[in-house]
Amino acid sequence: MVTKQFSGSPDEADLRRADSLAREIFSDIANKWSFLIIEALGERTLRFTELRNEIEGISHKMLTQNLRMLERNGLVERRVHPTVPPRVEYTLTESGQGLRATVDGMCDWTHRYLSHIDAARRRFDV
Amino acid sequence: MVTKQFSGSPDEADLRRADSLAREIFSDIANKWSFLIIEALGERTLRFTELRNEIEGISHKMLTQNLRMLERNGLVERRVHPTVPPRVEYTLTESGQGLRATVDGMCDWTHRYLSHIDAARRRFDV
DNA sequence: CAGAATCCACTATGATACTG
DNA sequence: CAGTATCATAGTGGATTCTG
Repeated sequence: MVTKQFSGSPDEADLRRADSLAREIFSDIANKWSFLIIEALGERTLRFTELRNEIEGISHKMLTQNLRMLERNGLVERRVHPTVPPRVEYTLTESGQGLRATVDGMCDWTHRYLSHIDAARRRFDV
Repeated sequence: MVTKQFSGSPDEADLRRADSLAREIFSDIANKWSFLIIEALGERTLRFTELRNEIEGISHKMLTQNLRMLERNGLVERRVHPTVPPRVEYTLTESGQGLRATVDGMCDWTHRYLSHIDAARRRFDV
């Protein structure tokens, strides 16, 4: 469990708070779009529309929502250039970069086990 | 992007198929419950009810659904003992173990940046 | 005990239109 | 261009009941 590492120690109340926060973060971030956004950003800075083009299938709305959420959690920095038309750039922060390692890991895993998974599916889908 | 590593190579059709499969897998597995199940299983074998107790807040239905999905993708092995009452055990397969490394990474990340994220949230939630 | 099936509330998502 | 708002709807997920 995500939260296990916090159990059974001195300050019960604090730890419960940390627990539920960890869980909340986990719920927020462990989703498809977040991961794809983090992957897409990588080490680059991208504008809203560039990001939208980069991530196949994401809707305007989902991109906005997930970017807000990532910004709120401090994984993404949003820089607004007060020009007309507006120019908004998104970049991964340090913590965002930290998570990127994990997401990269998952991408590698996906490609490593692709045929393996494909076979498992065929077996399952009688 | 998850799929980028497959683009621009010889056999277009095959690669597109691999692409969409990778994307499908990503969508299936990059979700909160999958991750929590993989974490909970770790190196242990657990029964349905044990798993349910282990993962706080998961409903009977979600656990069943996600276990089926993980089984279908070959990450989890389901062993049924033909007894009364039935005894069903779940274990991570090799590929499941492979993904566990990633999930562990995310757990570590969560705990490492916990206070960082908490601060970012406070700043954001004016 | 494990799980399938049902019902139902609620949420997520896409499409569309509007604003600075 | 980026973002907000609104609406319709498909889908999620919980509670409950039933079965082998």
